[in-house]
Amino acid sequence: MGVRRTGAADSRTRILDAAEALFADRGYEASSTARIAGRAQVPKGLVFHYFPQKIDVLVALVDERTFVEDAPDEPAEAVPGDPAGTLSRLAGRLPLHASPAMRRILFREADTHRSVRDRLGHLNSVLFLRARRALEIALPGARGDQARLEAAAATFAAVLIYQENLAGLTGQHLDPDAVADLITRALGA
Amino acid sequence: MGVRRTGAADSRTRILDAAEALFADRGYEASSTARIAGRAQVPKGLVFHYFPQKIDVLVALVDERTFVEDAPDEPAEAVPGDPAGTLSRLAGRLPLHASPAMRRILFREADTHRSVRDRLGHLNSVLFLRARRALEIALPGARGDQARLEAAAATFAAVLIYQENLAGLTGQHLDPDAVADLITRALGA
Amino acid sequence: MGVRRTGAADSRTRILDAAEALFADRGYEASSTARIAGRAQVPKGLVFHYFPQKIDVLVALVDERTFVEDAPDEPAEAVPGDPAGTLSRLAGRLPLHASPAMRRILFREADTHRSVRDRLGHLNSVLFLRARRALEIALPGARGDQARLEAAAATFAAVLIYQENLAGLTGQHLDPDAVADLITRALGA
Amino acid sequence: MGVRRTGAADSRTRILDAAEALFADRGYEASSTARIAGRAQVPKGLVFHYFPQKIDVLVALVDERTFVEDAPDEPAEAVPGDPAGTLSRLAGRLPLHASPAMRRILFREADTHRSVRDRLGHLNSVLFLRARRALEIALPGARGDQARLEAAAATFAAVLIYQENLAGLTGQHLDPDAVADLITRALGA
DNA sequence: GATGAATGAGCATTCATTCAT
DNA sequence: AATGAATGAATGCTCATTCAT
Repeated sequence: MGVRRTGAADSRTRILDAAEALFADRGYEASSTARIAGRAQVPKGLVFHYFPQKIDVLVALVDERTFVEDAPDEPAEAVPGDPAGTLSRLAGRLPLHASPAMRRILFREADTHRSVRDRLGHLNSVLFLRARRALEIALPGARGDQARLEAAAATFAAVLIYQENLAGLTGQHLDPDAVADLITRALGA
Repeated sequence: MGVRRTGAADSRTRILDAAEALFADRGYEASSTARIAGRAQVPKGLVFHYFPQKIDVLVALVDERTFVEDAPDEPAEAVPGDPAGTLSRLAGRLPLHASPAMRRILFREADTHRSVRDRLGHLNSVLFLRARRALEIALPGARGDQARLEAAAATFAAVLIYQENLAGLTGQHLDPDAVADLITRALGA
Repeated sequence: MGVRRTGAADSRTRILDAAEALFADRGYEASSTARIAGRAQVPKGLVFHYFPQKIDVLVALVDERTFVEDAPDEPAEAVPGDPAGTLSRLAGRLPLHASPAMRRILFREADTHRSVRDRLGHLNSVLFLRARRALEIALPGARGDQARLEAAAATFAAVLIYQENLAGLTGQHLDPDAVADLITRALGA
Repeated sequence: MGVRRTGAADSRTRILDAAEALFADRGYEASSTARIAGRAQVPKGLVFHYFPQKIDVLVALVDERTFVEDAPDEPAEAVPGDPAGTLSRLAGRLPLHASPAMRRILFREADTHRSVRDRLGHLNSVLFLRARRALEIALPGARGDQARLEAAAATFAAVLIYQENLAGLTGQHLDPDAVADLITRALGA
């Protein structure tokens, strides 16, 4: 309510910080509310003062700590005649604002918690629409049919979304720029 | 392991069946051993007779119910001069033998359980190697450089691995044949 | 205690209203102070401003919302020569002023909270004394011995006290007038 | 499953014993499962092994430790021409088999727990039917109308049921024999 | 191999109560 | 008088695991 001292976040913030770290590290189910409270250095009861149910902590994290930018009509990265650069810039500036920890949570909990899955689905659709629009602008000649362009956009969106997860799980590093190059060639002159 | 009565799977099998369904449905952490035993219609103690620790059930599932074929030197699907068909056939005959439930488990538990992650990593590397080898055979002229071919193989492997997950999570359906077409064009004549 | 706005009961009253409803519905133990505050639409802390301990809410309800009239020497309902009418009028004008909810509370909490039990005991003794005195007046000839008259008074008092409880618990409806008739005959000419 | 040592009741019995004492003493809500386990000298978890929910302990107590005899067509206590003795014998041989503790529980928890209320309601109806039948036999001349006989039976049943409760709550002792005498006179010669 | 009682740590959640503002 | 964050003990219940039979 008033000025906040530097370094002394309020209790609610500390709870969310702790939960974010723990959920990312070991998963939602394996992170007890007692442990969250302990890491946040607040009494156990306070967690439930702010979040009546444990799931509300996860929901709050997704709501407050992930943000998906809407797809604009004219994506800034789109440059006519430069599809490779366009995709590369899109990769460099993902319309998802979330810490690495939140990104792990988004993937790990998506298939059991609807609110998380919804956020991830939204991200995918925004990414897909943006990639498609950017490609349309970058390739004014509309070379290739629309279906091909959609497949290209969907593939690129999927690569952007899963690349981090893939690297973490399998060690395989998939370079978005290399994929951008492939897609440009596939659609290209 | 001995004669088996028709229609009545033995206890160990029933336990694994139950665990497979539950782990896929709600995750490993959220599936209690008591619930596994209940669904398997065996007494609680019997689960621990076969699997001394709960984690051993998951390990057994991954060991016994997922199988990744080794990448052969000459993949059957590879046909010189037909890269699109080659990739399409690879997509149709994934070297992963596992039920849909086991595939969900593979993804869901990968980032917290090493044995699962290892299996998934192995699948990725097999897929990658196989796609690369198949493309080498399909494109004898070695058009394009090696790096591009590797990116293509890695992209295609990633698409095959994540496509099901992506559809389940976001509703986005990514057609492997369309991606095969893109890649063919990217590498192609 | 000061001027009161029309239609907007003050906080203390609202707290007692809420507690009365909840205690009657689910019992004292099962009604949390938080729930009382919620139903009363007051902040949790305010309950403890007015009632330092939870039990004080119950005590205040019993003190302020139940009232047992003292037994007069000449009960208004007593008419010489008309014992049946006398008892019937006594039944119709119970010397207990309390809402149905408060009556439930009186019974439900009597055996664990002394203050409630005392109030109920007082009610019983007032009823007994009044019924006895009324019968003495109604039956001037002092027919039957004193012991019989006391048993009659005690029985009638018990019937009046428990009749509502009995109906709620067992569905059995015991008509006080019918009991008055029985007693009149038992004592009577 | 085998012979039971004297004085060493099995765990389930000890849990029920402890719960019976605690519920009677302080009520169901105020008796925690931990306290029940402590008094029974069993680990907390074992309570839930036998009774999945706390309420199941109460239900088991009511099921297993109260028994209401069915009303026979020819109640043993009924003797033609001796209504007072008939009622007196009925009072002396209540068709309810339950410890004093169980009787307190029956009353205290009846208005919040259906299974308890049902048992109490059943007891009342059995008592009423039995008293009515016994009076019909005891008073062969059918003196007085049927309505009066029903009121007498209902009153006597209520007195039997509430007498103990009344004594505990108010200190008022209502002698069933005295009530039997009143009723006999009311119906009588 | 099969069984189910036993165990106690741990879980999410609720609670009455306090207190600074 | 009013407020809601804070507190930590306690609650009902679940858990993986053990073990005697």
